[in-house]
Amino acid sequence: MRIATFNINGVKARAQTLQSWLREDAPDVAVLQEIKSTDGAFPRDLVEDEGYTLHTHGQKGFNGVAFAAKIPLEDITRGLPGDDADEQARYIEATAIGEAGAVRICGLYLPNGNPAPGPKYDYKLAWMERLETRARAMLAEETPFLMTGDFNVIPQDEDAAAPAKWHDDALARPETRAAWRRLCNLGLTEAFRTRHPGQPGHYSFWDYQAGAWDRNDGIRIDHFLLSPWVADRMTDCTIQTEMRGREKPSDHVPVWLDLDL
DNA sequence: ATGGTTGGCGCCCAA
Repeated sequence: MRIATFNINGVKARAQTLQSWLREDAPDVAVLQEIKSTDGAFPRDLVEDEGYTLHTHGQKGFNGVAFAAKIPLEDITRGLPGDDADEQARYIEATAIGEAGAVRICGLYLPNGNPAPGPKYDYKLAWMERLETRARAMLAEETPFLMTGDFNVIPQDEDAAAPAKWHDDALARPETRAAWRRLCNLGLTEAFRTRHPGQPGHYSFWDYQAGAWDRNDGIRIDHFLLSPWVADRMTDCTIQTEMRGREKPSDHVPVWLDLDL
């Protein structure tokens, strides 16, 4: 089973990119963030014409997450538990059925949190606590699962080309990294860093501004966290860097997880 | 310290 996470930064602006990517790279499940579209306004044809089934959790203008899958997905749920007043569309879950078993896939667009400190940062930290609570629940019931998406977290300095300029940013502040470590320390495996230990220079996001891509001034913020059963079945995790150099790119690139499943 | 760019919306916000 090949799963890819991709923050597309607007489905209307990325329609052709998304369709040709599905056709050529053909993930079994594509986990999408920042569709920036309501469910009704999503151009479904571009996904369905490639043989994919689409499940969206959309919102007008901002946020929005989705699955596009060519294998069966069951029991889709929308929204992160823990705050009934939260109206932001940032979380979706589904169970993917593989040949050797099922895995619960949690697709997420974690809040950016800037400016920090402030109410947006408080929302980010509260959201991370809710995510930890959700992970604890699935571990307790021994549901094999993975969490993937745009975490808006730079886990360590080696995950940024210029780490110092991020130290006061919501993506790398000490409280953010502490919340990230609490999540990992439940017993989850961070797929990319486990497959590529100690290797700097691997990023998944480059700002549109100030020629960040041309200078390779990137950060690694799109991740996979795996429960133990899923981690045992990982065969690879890679970043599709070349996508950032194409015409009209997203500011993020896809990250791929290969499972023997 | 500032400004640089993109997307979606609607005369500015989020990233």
